[in-house]
Amino acid sequence: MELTDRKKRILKVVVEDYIETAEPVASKTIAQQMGGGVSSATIRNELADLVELGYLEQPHTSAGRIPSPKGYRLYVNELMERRSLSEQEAEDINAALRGKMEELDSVISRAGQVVSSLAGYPAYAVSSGKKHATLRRFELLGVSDASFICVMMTDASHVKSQILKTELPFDEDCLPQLTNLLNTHFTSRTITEMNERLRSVSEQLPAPSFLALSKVIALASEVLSEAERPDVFTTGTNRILKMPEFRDADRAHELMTFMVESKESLPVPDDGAPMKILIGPENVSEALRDTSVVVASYDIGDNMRGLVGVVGPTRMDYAAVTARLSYFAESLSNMFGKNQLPPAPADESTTRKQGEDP
Amino acid sequence: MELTDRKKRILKVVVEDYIETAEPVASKTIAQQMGGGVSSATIRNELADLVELGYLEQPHTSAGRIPSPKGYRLYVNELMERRSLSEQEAEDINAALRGKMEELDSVISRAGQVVSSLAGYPAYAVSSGKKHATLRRFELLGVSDASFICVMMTDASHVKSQILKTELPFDEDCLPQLTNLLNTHFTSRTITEMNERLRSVSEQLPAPSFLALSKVIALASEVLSEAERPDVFTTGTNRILKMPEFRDADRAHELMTFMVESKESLPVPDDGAPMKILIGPENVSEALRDTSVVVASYDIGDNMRGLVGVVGPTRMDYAAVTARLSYFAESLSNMFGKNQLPPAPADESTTRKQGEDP
DNA sequence: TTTAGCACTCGAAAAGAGGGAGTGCTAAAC
DNA sequence: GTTTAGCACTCCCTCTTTTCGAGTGCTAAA
Repeated sequence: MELTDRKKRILKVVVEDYIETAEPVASKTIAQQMGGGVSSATIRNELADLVELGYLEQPHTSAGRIPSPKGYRLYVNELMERRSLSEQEAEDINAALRGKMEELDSVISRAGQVVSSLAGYPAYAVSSGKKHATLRRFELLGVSDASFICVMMTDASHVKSQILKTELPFDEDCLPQLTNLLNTHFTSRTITEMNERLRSVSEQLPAPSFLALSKVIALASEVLSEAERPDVFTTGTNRILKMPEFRDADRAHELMTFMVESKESLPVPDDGAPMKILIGPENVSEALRDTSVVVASYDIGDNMRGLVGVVGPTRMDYAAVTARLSYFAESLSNMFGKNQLPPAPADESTTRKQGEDP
Repeated sequence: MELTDRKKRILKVVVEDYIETAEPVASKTIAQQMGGGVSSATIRNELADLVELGYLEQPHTSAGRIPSPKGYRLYVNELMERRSLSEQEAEDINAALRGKMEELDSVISRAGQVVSSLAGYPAYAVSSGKKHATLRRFELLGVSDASFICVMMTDASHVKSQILKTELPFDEDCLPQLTNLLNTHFTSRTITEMNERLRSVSEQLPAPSFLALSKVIALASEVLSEAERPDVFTTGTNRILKMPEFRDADRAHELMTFMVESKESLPVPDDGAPMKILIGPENVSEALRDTSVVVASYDIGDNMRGLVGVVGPTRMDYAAVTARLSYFAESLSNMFGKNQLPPAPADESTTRKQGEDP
């Protein structure tokens, strides 16, 4: 059954007032907010209906109403006014993005920080991890006769280099040879394939070269598994303590520990969707049952996606958070996905379409 | 004035009991703990003296006694029994150290994590930062005609590599030339010196080469300033909420925010000292006035030192924390300072001397 | 269908009432 | 002189009671 227009307007007022005050909303307050057209008694009748229908809840008989998860859902889907960012907000985001942003890891963790301070809630950031990462290029550079720098580039254009030491000193011309061998026979291979090849060449190489080679392959498999494993960063968990619903140390501790330690089970948006909102019990993780999560994904090039999410109380300011988050994700996508150039401090239009939800 | 032996024994009991229970300690409890030789009334007389002398405090008349900062100080300096680690504890530390530990950053942040879980308190870890870092070696590797990998090694044997793109395509043989130029004229130089040299060669190079070169120098100055800036990682801040003295959300928030945001002002040990203990008001930072900090430094080779510290309530278990922390710092020093080899899973002696204090 | 009126509910905060752990002091014992 | 038993006293904690008021639900009139 569709709600009447007036019921929706009342629901909207309740949600927005509760978002602001974190206190149950009284019928009188609603009547005022709605501009005096109706009396509080009328509102009370409507409120009773809304409770009946499951959109609102009443902490106890003589208290005002608070939105239920179902109420928030309706609000987010239909009632919420999709906000545009103020120039100030957009400028803040751009400023935050102008910082140094070359290294993938630092991009991702910074994204979390930015979003957290943008939203005023704790946030997390995930790099989706490349599916079947392989190496595109090797380079070995001698440092001494028993150590060398190994540089590798993954097919996600991620470069990793490290000094390797070996127990058996090697010849001077051994490294170019090895580099060549690596680039012809070990590129575009999975870890197992690389290990097979390593075994198959073991006979044909002098011991020092073979030792060096196996060190390289060991590092390679580490680099690849690292590239495949998504990284998760959490930030702003201290903000949890500023939410009235988490003034209780035990609850705060539970949520905080969950965010820091059980990073894997933080929500991600559905494939293809740019944004997802999960309200209270819609979260699968027990620890998030009393919170809402807004998560957006962005393009970081090379077919990879990054992810930033905000964790807040169910009464979080959805309009503001979604607006900022989607603008942020969009800016990041522009920065990384389309052109690979560093951030052009775009001073263009500050209004944007907002993200979606199921 | 020196305390009598009995006063010291009483003080020791008070401190240790309070560390354990976080409750004011009663004269009766003390009498029991001391083995029945004296009555509680005698203890009460002694307690009154100790309060007078400033070693103990009384939250209110008719409450037990708690140690004052001065009391803790005496305890730490004279009374505390320097603990040896149990085999289990030493084994736990070794196990934690066996993990992957090649990259400096990951060593440092892991050190913080390990220490935090070792102590049960939040912890921080700092890399001291090299004083006047310079670059020891450059290498440029072509990827396409407008992008190349730049590898550089600092004099702290830290390798950094990144893909650079340039707007002007360059010749094939340009990169080896540039590499050569860099290695002959730009190594062992400060940032300003490098920039001077850059200007002085600007005339003699074709535009594409010069553009590429300036990108390299720009990256170099970033790498160097990064190497000079100490990194600070904080972990385990969620443990703050488990301390009874920080059940109050506001206080917990204050401390947590301080640890996460004002990293610079976290205490460091005096030059040369392996360890430092700061009790309550001995901390300069206001936010740490009600906490104690135990901080140890360790050798990470190349004349650099790392730092790990633990932040806990003033009644923290100093004996346990200092024992673990100093064992940990010593193990790390062995691992990195003396030999540069990766962790040999040492199954040797599990007892060690403990660290020092002013 | 809306509204005014009013009794009723319930929680939060304030006030009150023991209870008890622990002290400080005094006077006796060692 | 030091130690100890004895005892009154203090002050916090917990539990209960009271009060207060915001807010509701219901009824009857507009």
